[in-house]
Amino acid sequence: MKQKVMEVLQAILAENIEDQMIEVPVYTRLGDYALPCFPLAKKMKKSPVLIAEEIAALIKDSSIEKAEAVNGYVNIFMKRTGFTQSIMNEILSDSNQYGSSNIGNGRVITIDMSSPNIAKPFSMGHLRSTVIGNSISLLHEKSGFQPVKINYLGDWGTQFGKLLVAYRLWGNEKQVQEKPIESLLMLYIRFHKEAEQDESLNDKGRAAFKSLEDGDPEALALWKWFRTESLKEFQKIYDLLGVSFDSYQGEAYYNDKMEPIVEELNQKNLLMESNGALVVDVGEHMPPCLIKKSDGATLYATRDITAAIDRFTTHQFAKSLYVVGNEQSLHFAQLKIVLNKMGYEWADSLQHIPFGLILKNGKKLSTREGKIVLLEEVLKEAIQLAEANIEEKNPKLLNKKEIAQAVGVGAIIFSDLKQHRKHDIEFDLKKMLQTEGETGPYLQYSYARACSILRKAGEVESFHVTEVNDHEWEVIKQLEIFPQIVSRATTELDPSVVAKYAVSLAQTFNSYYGNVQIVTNSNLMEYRVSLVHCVVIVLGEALRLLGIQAPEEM
RNA sequence: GCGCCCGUAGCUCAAUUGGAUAGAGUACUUGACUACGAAUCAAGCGGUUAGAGGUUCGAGUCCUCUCGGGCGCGCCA
Repeated sequence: MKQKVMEVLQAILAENIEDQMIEVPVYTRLGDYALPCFPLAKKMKKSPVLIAEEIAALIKDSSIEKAEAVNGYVNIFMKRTGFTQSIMNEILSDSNQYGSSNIGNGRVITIDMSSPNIAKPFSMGHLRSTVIGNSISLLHEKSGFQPVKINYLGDWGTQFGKLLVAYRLWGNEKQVQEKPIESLLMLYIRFHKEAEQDESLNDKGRAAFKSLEDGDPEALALWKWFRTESLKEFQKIYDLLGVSFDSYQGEAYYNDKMEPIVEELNQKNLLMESNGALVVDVGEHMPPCLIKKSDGATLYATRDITAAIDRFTTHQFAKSLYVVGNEQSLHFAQLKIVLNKMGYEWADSLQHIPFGLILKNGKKLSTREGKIVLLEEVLKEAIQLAEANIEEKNPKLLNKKEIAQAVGVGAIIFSDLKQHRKHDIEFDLKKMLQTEGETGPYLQYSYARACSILRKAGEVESFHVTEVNDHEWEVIKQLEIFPQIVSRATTELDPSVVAKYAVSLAQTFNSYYGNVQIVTNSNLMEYRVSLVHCVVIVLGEALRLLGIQAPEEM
């Protein structure tokens, strides 16, 4: 539709009309599209008001109802019936392929996401990485890319040395067997508390990790046990969230692959000794990147460099995304520089997708200090609340449990995805559990209500658009921009674009629903029911792209 | 101290990337279930966009400074 407007204006102005030059007016009564004439004023040496009047007078096209000049804007009103008919035809025939494209052309895009730490509970921060990464993956898939979701488990590093020390000092086999994550977490917290008094504990932790890295069988056995138990717990959460991975290759996977990379760094003359450690200089503006500690053990960066090279070798990715919190920006900047210095041109296709932290009372949550919010608890509570709501509002519903889960989990996922990716979020359980207003359940409810109409109305053979009222027109305009929304969310790597869109689509639909009788005796019924069908398709697809289920009843 | 991010209605957030009268949700007040699901709809209340200067036809958005907050800054990940 916008394309059409651009063509018409192009013919009149004999000038290239770019997409950005045309906008949608703030108020719908001002028209469907607008051309601000201020930028043209200089070139044409006339006042914008005059230019607007001249252009408006020249607009005559079978697809345009009228054009008005107001305060230097040309406001354009489209002829509704024709566009409505063709947009609806397109959506109904494309169905869930509406908005899909093949921009990606099968190119691989790896997404480093979720990446929880073994032996620690799944935190709210990891939730962000998981749901943002999942949505970005779905968006890329819709645009023809081939996403590879990698769960880069935090299953290696000095923390495990510390945990080994703590387990040997205060651990209890039974406790770990019964409540693995909880008891390991207690050990971890206790370690950090006691290390404040006794500095030597930290050294012991480092030594224990070194022995783990060197293959000490007893340490290795303990580590394996911790890992297996933790993964079982994580899997429960991934099942609830409906997220799966193509790879679980965590940090430990690279344990025996780092030495050749360190050697490569050495051969390329990038390694320097600094206070007994091996580092790569990454320029004046940043601290050096640590490759090996003074005791010879490896670090986070060592593993990430190795992992990046390994991922490129196996996937030949066009892009490699890291969905990791804001606070690690420096690390990824260093990672890119080091890979660049090593001569890997593809280093430029690495991209850190930072997201805001989850704060409590304005402060970062820290596992070490035991300040942590457990995702599992939050999900449980959300599902219970959904159950209670169903019991109250729709007690006859079949598979209540299943749907309560979809609704409860949907609320949590949506409350996360609706916010701009980079913003910090103040943790507020009450807000996350909301079911009214701009929430997941609101979207699901809108969807279910639309589905309900389709059930009642039965199959519609065909429809012919004869008139389009204001409410319908608003819905149509929303439906029409969906493909642009998908492409914007994909290029900006920001699911919140889709989330906000879903809300405004649901709002315009609900307003339509509340003001217009859809199932009627009149000859408008086929058309109106078909419009609802279009809403079901697009809203359902938007929810799917967010990783949220859309039950037909709730 | 240095670097990055942020400051919009009581609260949580938008604002088509520099465009018209800064919009939603929530909370509060009011109206609507014998039309299709009231987890809804309709309406009211709520603003010096932290502050000061600058750039220009035009600034919440760009630049500078001040104030306030967050995160990061070598042997954690």
